[in-house]
Amino acid sequence: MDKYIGMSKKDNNTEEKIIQAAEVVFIEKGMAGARMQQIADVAGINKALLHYYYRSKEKLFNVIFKIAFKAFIPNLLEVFKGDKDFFTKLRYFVSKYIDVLERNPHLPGFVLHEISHRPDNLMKMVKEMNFDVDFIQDQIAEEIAQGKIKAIDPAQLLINVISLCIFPIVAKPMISGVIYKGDEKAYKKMLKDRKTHVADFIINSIKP
Amino acid sequence: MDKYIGMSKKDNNTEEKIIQAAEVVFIEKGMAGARMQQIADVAGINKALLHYYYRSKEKLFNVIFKIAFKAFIPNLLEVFKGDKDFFTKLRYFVSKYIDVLERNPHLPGFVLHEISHRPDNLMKMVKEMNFDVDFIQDQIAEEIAQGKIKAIDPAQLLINVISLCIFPIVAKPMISGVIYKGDEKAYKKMLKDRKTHVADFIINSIKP
DNA sequence: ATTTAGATTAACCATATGGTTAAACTATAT
DNA sequence: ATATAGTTTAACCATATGGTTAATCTAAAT
Repeated sequence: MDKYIGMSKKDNNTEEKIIQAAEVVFIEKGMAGARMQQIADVAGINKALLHYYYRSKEKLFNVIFKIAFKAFIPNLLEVFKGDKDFFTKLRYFVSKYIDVLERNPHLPGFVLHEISHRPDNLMKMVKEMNFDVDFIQDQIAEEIAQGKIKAIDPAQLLINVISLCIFPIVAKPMISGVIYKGDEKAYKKMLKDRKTHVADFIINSIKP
Repeated sequence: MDKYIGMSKKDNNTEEKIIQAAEVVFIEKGMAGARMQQIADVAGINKALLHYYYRSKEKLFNVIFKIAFKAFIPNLLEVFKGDKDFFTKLRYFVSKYIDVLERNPHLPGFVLHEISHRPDNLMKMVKEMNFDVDFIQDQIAEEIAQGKIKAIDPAQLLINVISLCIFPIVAKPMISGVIYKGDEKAYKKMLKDRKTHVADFIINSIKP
């Protein structure tokens, strides 16, 4: 096991442990509901050590938020830059994105909740990571121009796609409780089916 | 101005003021982020008076949550019990529901966040108010049987409808920021258009 | 072996926060 | 006028919470 200079003591991945613990706690409880003590407990360290690495709760939160936000708008969108058929890319995206969210069910709720709570602060952060979804809208416009899909506002279509992917995850307890009367299995099956259903539903709507 | 027996002092609608203040604060900040002091301030009363009417933060929260939840799943769903054409009812529902949410933009985020934070406690509460969306799914199944709409899992269709209505509200800062680059006007226009767009999009997808 | 510099902890600190209490207030009934 | 019963408040209280400090520990460098 090689060590770097200036590295000491038994545990050389404390930062990593803190990040992982903070991810779990923040994403589940949100900024307001999270407790530094609990993060320390989950990380298996002293509370003061949190402040040694990340000076304040807010600083630590910002680190976690960035990580969460990147996972929330994944590289997956890049598939639309490929030269495959648009419907094929759509099917791929929907399936993979629901897959990602299914494995991080608290992620979208966390990001949406926090971003709507401190829009200014967080939108600034978002802008720093400069995301771009314009190229997708351009591509939709191009598809329409070529008569490959019906006329539709590209922004609306984009919003529809992400709504149909994300909402069923954000509203899991709601859907699971009200529609499926608490039957978790039924909810899970619905999500699985959804990986193809959503793309079918969209394509049905926009094919010429 | 008539008074009831056992009613006293200048202000006879303190409870009302508390509820309104609590609604504003809880729905904007969530249970964890809300402060009893702020609720008292917004209501223009002493903090102790909150505890006089509602013994604890949790009790007060439960009252507000019920109100919020009822507004979140509005009577609007009743329109599907009418004998109008299914597509007509769908158009009406989508338009009116987006309208309601537009005027209470923090409502869906609040309900979803809290319900996913304490699923057991809150689902119990939800069950007490026993909601029923089965009749809508039955109706969808019936429409399919009559060949009036394409074959589709009724639950999936129902989830699609509410996803397309609610998500754009929950994700307002997200959409406004990332898709519309902070242009509030553009976001508002999108929402307005959406009142017809969503129904069109759905009907396009499911018409035979 | 000693020094050094970063890592870790126990013990604190100041403040925020939910909640309580006892006194004061107000309108109504007598 | 006085009593009564609900209403309202200022002053507290106990605890939780984010954050700090000073001492201790550890591994590497000398």
